[in-house]
Amino acid sequence: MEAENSKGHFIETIIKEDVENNKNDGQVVTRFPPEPNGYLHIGHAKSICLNFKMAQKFNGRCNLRFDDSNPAKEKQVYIDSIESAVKWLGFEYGTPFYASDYFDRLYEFAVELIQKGKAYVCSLSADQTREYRGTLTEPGKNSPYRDRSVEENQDLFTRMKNGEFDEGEHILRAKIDMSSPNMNLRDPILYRVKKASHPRTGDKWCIYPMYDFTHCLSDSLEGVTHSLCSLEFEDHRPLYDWTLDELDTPCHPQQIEFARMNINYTVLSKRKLQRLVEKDHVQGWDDPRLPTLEGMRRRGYTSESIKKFCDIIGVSKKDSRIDMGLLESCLRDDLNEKAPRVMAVLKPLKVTIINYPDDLTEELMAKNHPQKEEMGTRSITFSKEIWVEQDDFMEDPPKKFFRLGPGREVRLRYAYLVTCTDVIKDEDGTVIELICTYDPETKGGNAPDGRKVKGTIHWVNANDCIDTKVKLYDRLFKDENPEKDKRDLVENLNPDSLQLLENCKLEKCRGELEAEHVVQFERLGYFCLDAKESTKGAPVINRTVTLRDAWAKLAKKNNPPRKNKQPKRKKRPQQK
RNA sequence: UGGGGCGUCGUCAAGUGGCAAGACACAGGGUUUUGAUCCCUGUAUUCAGAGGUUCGAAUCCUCUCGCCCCAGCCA
Repeated sequence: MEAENSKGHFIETIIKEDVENNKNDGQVVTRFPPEPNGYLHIGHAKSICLNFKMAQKFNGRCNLRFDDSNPAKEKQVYIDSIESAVKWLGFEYGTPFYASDYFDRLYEFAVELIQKGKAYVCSLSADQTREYRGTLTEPGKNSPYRDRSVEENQDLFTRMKNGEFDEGEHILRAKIDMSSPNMNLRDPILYRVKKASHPRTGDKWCIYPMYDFTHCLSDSLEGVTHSLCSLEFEDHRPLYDWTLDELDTPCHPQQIEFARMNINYTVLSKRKLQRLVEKDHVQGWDDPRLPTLEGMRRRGYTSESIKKFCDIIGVSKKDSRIDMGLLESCLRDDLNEKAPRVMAVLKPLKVTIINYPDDLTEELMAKNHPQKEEMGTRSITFSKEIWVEQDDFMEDPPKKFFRLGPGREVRLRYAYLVTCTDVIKDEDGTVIELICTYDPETKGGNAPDGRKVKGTIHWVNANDCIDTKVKLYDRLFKDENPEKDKRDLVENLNPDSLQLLENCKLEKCRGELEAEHVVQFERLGYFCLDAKESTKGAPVINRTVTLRDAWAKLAKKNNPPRKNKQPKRKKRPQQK
């Protein structure tokens, strides 16, 4: 599946044309400009990949620049987290840039605007400013302070900088057009007084520039050629251009907008994610159910699979809601290649092989990857008592069930063919143990007489295994679009998004379990250690993603979740 | 009802006047000691709708409809 978008999306087309026409001397410079006010999620990964890949493709560079012009919301922890996420994705950015590094220059630009009569200090209150701005359908009114002299503006702005005024007393605004149909052009605010300590500049400043003023100038100062951002900034482009046109700047980058990513059954907005975290609906920003990069990493997502996903979904201006299945498909694709196979039983059912010698333990050879010889083999032990998966036994199996049932023979992977001869139940009628016989002639799993056995199931040696807890994850929300209507997000939460299994049995593996080292539990899925919850001797394992499961699909088709019709089975079959 | 954007398969997405790519999903089949992987095969007479221009339209023109964004001293 090496489906690199060879044709290229519309942004690539624009950049390519610019390079061919020798615009910007054929140079390409992009930037990824996060505000350090939260953690990155997969939506940011799309922007990161886009910006870095465009730079790579055209032999340019991409800056990581923190858009840190609002000290009220920004923190060093976010800066650290963002840096680590970008590195994890595998992109090189050298030393990060900060909008705050340009505060002095930005101040000079503001003065330049004042001198040219293009900016003024406005002393309306916040409420008044809003009233004067008008509405979507009515034009705004000029501020009574709009015609202050250059000298007065200069004096006031200097005093704003010197901390002589309180927050809200004065703001610096661009003088554009209060009747513009574009709200962004109705004398937008350039600077406000904010007596907050900044994570990087400390208390040096008590006025801070607004996004529209900061962003375009930062781009220009860095020699950015293509400033890629999301669709909601389309309306800001005229202001981006106005600012750069009015000021004497190094260059005039081209802003190009693309659609943000949405994925079904999850949310991709910092605000909403924050709410889930703060209200304890999930266990922190790195909860493996979250689409945050930290959460996904902890869950076992590889950076390669995320990059692949971003590559496959493309870039356009259309609102989209991408199927979570596509993300998972990219993950499985990558993990299938790299994950060593191992056996583990999640919901154990004891099996006693009645004709197997009591004290014998045999060593059997198992492949670490069925298609990749180079990944080698390992030795696993086998004895009279083993664990198998509860789901691999049915007392009254339906037609196409190839697994264990009374009188049925299956292959224990890499071991022997066994036949179920007895079923032991407790007083409630729950099956608690299976008695089987094995065929000693079938060591390794092949029958010398050529008889074919359709089913192969996994198992774990009962007296030589590791007890673990395993966390299974499902989609965070019940609804495909949790943001639909104004309904409360929380009502939409899937109560079964996390399932903790306490009594899992893992094959005693040679390699130690490690965070971010994903292995495949055969027939179950991909799993990795949850370093955050594991303690010495008490591992906790995350299920990264399940395997594709044709049987589950078939079973569901033949026995669809009951509507109103009453089911006529005595017991609920226990498949997933 | 001001302004800005967007409508191509269930979901993404190519396509820019000359036979509607590809991926995921789905359906069928083959291989298989993972019901995994892998491999075949099928799946849009039609591009939001209606008119028009043209030998020829998803592509050009007109109108209509639907969806998203904008009234933070957030980014």
